[in-house]
Amino acid sequence: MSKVLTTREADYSQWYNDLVIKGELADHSAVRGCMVIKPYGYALWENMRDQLDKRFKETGHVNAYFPIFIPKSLFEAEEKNAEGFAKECAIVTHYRLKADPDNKGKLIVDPEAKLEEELIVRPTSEAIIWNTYKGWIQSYRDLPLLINQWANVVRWEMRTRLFLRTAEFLWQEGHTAHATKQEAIEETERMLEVYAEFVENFMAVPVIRGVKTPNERFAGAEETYCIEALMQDGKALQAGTSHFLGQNFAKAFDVQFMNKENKQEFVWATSWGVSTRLIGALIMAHSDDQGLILPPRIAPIQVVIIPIYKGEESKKIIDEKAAVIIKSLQSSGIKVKYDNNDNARPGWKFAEYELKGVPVRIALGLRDIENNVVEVARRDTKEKQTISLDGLDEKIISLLEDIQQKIYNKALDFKNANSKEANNWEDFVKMLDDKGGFISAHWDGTPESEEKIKELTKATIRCIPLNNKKEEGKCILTGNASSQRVVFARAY
RNA sequence: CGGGAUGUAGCGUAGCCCGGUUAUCGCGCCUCGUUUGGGACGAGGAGGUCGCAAGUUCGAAUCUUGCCAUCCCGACCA
Repeated sequence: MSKVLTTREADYSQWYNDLVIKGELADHSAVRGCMVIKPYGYALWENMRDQLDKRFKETGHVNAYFPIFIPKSLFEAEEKNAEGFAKECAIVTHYRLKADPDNKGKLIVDPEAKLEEELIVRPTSEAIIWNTYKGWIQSYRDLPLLINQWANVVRWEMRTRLFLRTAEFLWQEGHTAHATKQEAIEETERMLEVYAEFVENFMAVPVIRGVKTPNERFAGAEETYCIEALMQDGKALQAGTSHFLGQNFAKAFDVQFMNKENKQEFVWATSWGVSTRLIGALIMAHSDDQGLILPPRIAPIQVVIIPIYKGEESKKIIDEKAAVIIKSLQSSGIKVKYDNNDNARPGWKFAEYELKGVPVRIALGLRDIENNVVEVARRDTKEKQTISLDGLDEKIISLLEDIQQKIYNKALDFKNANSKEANNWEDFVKMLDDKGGFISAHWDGTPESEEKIKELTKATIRCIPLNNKKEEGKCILTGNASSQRVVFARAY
């Protein structure tokens, strides 16, 4: 039998695409650069979304929804932001089609229906939201304003990739307004930590927390905080960002409030977001050649039960026994699926659920029922064991926990093994070409050398880690003095 | 958007260079039977705008042009 997936040595991209498509997460769509998220993939997204949403609410945020269309005049109000996104915007210019007089059955854009002002399909919502906030904020009593939106955005990227960079993607974007700079910075840092904890504890992907260099900053931000994850091919992936926007948007949209001293002040802003790109991170961080490996805490199906029977009669007995087990597992809060589809044989189902990354598989046959046991297999290590049905729920719960931990530890070991320090240019280049990974090196702090390094090696500064230790050294490129190391990597 | 490659049934493909009857094969799908502890077997069957459009030709999956999509390399990308 041939391998289900191509090996990553042969073609990492193909391996990744196979995981997405054969793992039933998403498909290419007929629309350029867009994807269709399939039910299984969407269920995964919903689980991630629910966990994040819960944390947003715990930190005082509420959800709202703003328009998908942004009038051009609003969009261009914050100059840097507009400039940064201008090259990748989809634009609505007309509002009507009409029958093509020269081509029966076809439609053309009605030239009569040209919009007075073009509408930009949001690539991000700062503009429309800050324009709205202007009407909501008058006094310090209206602050802080802590709002999140779950939405889709469109960025017309040159080159797209399932989940990682699609033309349209799903995300959440938090937009907050504060009375003081300090408070806004605290919010920015708080939300970065919310992301970091979610990605590490639920997605089992270890990250580096840091800030971007000015070059890599969000357009319109004073400071961009980020979490960076490492994929199995040694490339880095930006998994989430949290921006301190200063008063840039408040000034651009004239959002002022009256402080306690009866003085008008501009508010301080933050924005932060994570997207369906996280699913790409999940896939590339954990999966193997047999398919996806999903962490139990966010897996749409945590346990799949596969009956093994001969003939209708034994099927019935097993169905009944399974029903009891399922009810019990469900009452313990476990997401369980029973696949007694008669069309597929057990071996096929085993492979299928491995491809989909279901953490635990239980096989249940007549001989198990006789012995009051089940066969339990875990996806991460592929180990199988026969365990007693007595106290099954507790055993499964602790098994799921163990899988969650093991997956994380494995990814952490990988990240640690592939995080190195380079002290000269030769080593630096060699490390990048060899295994990639996070490379910690000195940089003189100038945009010029950052750019040059990127040009020469394709590596970018992923971040300056938070709480970075100060260390005297010499820039890897120029040899100029440097006060700290920064993290380089080739990235998606 | 530049360079390269690709597009044939749900998936993977042969055929294309050198145009010619009814488009090849495997998997999957449907029916019946035997099966069921790691992707079952037999027999029969269904399924195709050959990516789309135009052109050349008596005749186009095959040649030409344009467009669309996908992949790779660039450029681009908070």
